[in-house]
Order: sequence, then C-alpha cells, then structure tokens
Amino acid sequence: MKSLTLYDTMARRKRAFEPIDQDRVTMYVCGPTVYSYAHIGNARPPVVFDVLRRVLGYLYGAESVVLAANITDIDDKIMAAARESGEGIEAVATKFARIYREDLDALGIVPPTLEPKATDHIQPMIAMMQRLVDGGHAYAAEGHVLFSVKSYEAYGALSKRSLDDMIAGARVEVAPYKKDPCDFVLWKPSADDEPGWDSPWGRGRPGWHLECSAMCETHLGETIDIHGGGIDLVFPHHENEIAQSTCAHGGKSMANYWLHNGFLNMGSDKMSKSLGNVALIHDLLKSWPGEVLRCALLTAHYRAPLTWNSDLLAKTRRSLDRIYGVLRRLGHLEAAPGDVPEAFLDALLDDINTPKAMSELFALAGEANKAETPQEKAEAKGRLLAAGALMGLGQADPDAWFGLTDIDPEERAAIDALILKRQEAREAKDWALADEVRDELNARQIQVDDGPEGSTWRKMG
RNA sequence: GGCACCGUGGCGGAGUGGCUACGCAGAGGACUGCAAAUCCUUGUACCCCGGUUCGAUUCCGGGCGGUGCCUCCA
Repeated sequence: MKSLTLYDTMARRKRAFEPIDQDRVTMYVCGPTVYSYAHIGNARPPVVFDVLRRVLGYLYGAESVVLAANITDIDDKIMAAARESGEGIEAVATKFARIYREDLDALGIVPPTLEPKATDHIQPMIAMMQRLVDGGHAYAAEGHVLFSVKSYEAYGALSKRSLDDMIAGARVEVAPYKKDPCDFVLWKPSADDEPGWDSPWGRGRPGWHLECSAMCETHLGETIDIHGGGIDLVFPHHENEIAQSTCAHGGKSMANYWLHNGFLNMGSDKMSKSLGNVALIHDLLKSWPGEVLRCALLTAHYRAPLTWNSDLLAKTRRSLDRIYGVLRRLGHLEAAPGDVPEAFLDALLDDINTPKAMSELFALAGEANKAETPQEKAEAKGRLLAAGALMGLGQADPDAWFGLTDIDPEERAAIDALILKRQEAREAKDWALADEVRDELNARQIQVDDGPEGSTWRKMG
C-alpha cells in the first residue's frame, strides 16, 4: 500500500502516517461555536480535513475512518447572541448549527461520522475533571475549577513555548483565584439566569478546552490518530487539550499526529472591507457555486496562508470551467471505471498537496481533451472522475455547472428556438443572420459553441 | 517584547541543489464562415547581502519586508 505523509505540528516535520488500528482510523477536528453565520475562514478546516478524510478512506476503506467534528453549543458568545435576539440559547445554537451544516453541505463536505455536541457531554466532562482534581492536576477555587499547568511538565510542547516565556509575556489580568497566571478554566460558575449544570463544585458550565478533550475521549478513545484544526488553535486550545487529556489518561498521548491549517486572510478589496458580511459562507453561496468556494480553499497548500478575495473566486471558476468543459464534451460516454492516477494520488499522499494534485487534474483534463477513440475518451473520463472524487471536485452534472438545468422553461424554450434558428441560417450559409442570432443569445448571457455535431450553449460565467 | 510561519514570472500558486509546474490573464499559430471551445507554441520568475558548493530560487548566516499566535477567533 502507498503511504501517506503528514506534517505533524508536534514534531514540526513530515512523518509517515501509521494508524493505531487500520480498521478504525480516528480523527478529531475542532468544530464551530454556533452563535452566528460561519465565515469563509471557518470553512477552511472542514474542507481541508474533508480531503484528508477522503484520502484516508481511499487508503483504509471509507468505513474504517471515524471522523468526529464537534459542535460547541454552550458558550458565552451564544449566551450573548441569545440575549440580543431574544431567542433561547438552545434555539440560537440549533439554528446556527443547522445553517453551518447546510453551508458545509454546499461545499461538498461529507458529514462527519460523529458530530458530538458539548451539552450532551457534561457528565464525561465532570468525570474528567474529577480525575484531574484527584490526580492533583486541577483545583477548585471560588466556584471555578482550574487546570494547574505546573502539574504538567510538558506544557507548551505543541506550541513550543515555555511557561516562563508565557508568564513574562502575559498581558492579561490574572484572576486572583488562580494559583498560576497560566492556569486555565475547566469549569466556571453560572449565575442563576445563566445556563448551568450541577457538579461537585457547584452549578456551572464547562470551559471550552475541556469540551473537546471529553468528547474526543468519549467517542474516539484516549489516544487518537489525527487531531486537526486551524493554526490559531495551537495555543492555547490544543495545548490545553493535550494537558487535560494526557493528565487524565495517566500520561498517554492524546493524538499521534497534530495537523493545522494555515489562516485565511481577508484581501484588501471591497469585498471584505465594506460590510464585513459578504465573506460569510451563507452570502458567498448566493453568488458562487459551493464548489468554487471549495476549490478556492484548496488552491493553496493547506498549511500556507491564503488570501481571500473576489479575484480568487473568478479565477477558480474559470479553472473549474475547464474541468467541466471536458466532462461535458464527454458527457455522452460512459466513464470507464478507473483507479486514481498515480501522479495525482502521490500529490495528495505528500501531506495533502492539493495545488500539485490540481495541476495533475488539469493534466488529466488535457489528456481527456486529446483522447481520440471512444475507448480512450471513456478511460480518460474515468480517470478524471476518480481523481476528482478524492478532492470532491468535478462530481457535479456538467450541464448543471454551465447553468443549463437551473433555468426557467420559458427562457429555455426561447434559447432552443434561437439555437435552431441560427442552425438553419448557418446551413443556408446566411452568416449575417447567424451572427445576428448569436448576438441575441449573447445578450441573454448565453455563449454558443459550434461543434462538429451541432451547437451547444452555456451560461456565461 | 516572546514564539512560530512566509517572501517564486502580470495575478494565484507548487516544487527542486544543475532539467517544462499548473491555472487564470497576454502573444503567435492550427481548427472554424466568423466566434467560442480545444490543440500547439510562447514569456529568459524565484526579496537583498554574504557563506557552503563545480553549480543555489532550493542548504547555512545576516538583513529587509509581510503574516499569525501570546487565555477561549478555524
């Protein structure tokens, strides 16, 4: 079997991937806090790790990959949003979790195997805290339960920071009940009008970091294969997860591979500057196919920063037009079942190098365009589709991509009539009339393509 | 201030110690009634300065420039 190489943040280098159990490859990706619409930046981890998941599924079998992506449905931000809108906390969380799922679905993301919610895991969180307190890794103070960072020697290993540096650089006010400025909250007390759960330390609610540790343990076990998230989560979130889980599990490491995607920067064009709401996935989907957003997020290597602007989207659309153009041309042919081409697979196996993989995808498109016999064409189409499937690209109906299906019947009839009229004019070699009709079609945002077997049309992008 | 990352042709963006990335845009050609699509060809890219080397965009050091994180933002 071919082997996958992944860049492990903990080791700061690429490492060959070896799962603990080939029949159950476990992966946990930190999900959103559902208090508002998700930003396009929020979509980068789900898209990137969706590709990784597909690759793992290809290597080990789709049923052997268990992906857990949590939903944080209790948080001060949700409480604030609920207060503002007058809705209940649960209503806000449920609503935005639903919208989040819809957004990801539009981006072609396979739903995670498990989608644990924080509020469903209060008991495991309390149990984990109890173990930490019993083991001397956490302490109660004024209704809070805090993790004692000094109790975990390796604290800072992931982010490569020393405790001393952190204390020296600390620019936050230190709560008086903390034994050490870097201690973080596992549990905090809730006021009577705030949501809370009973615990041995009083009524309260969990801290963010604890949620992920407890959910990961509950569903995937004490040590998992891959833990992923945005690079901004390295510190403190993942550092704290490691501290909690390791100390609660007698020193067992939490994850064998830590993967982090680079940040998505907002470009300086009006798109992000103006209202600040145009970069919401929800809004972008009104102007662009989800696949364009997905592909745009994959144009840069997942660890590299990516600058987001409207130019990127326009270019990405043109690129995908090329893929769908060839698929449309071969639409009448049944794709020959083919395996994923080697060069394409190799690119993805090398730390999920999606830009490289995409260049291979274009090479496959070129091959398909140049194929001469029906046999060659069918095989080329099969290869292109098989490769695209691993990245979640090129799987849609080409006609739909070019706007042929989503059009009202009246408009459609008018276009067909014009196409026919032009065809007759061309047969009569009445070029003036043919061009006139084409202008008319262009005015309707329709591009006509003349081929050896007649004319086809598509919506102008 | 501390830690980490980055600087490639018009734009986006891979990669490599010496050989074409790729896509978009541009130029020329083929095909076509003309377009479009497609195919072919094309652009003397690798922040600056040292060092290592037969040879560096690629390794090392320094500089300049940009970015992220530093208690709950993916």
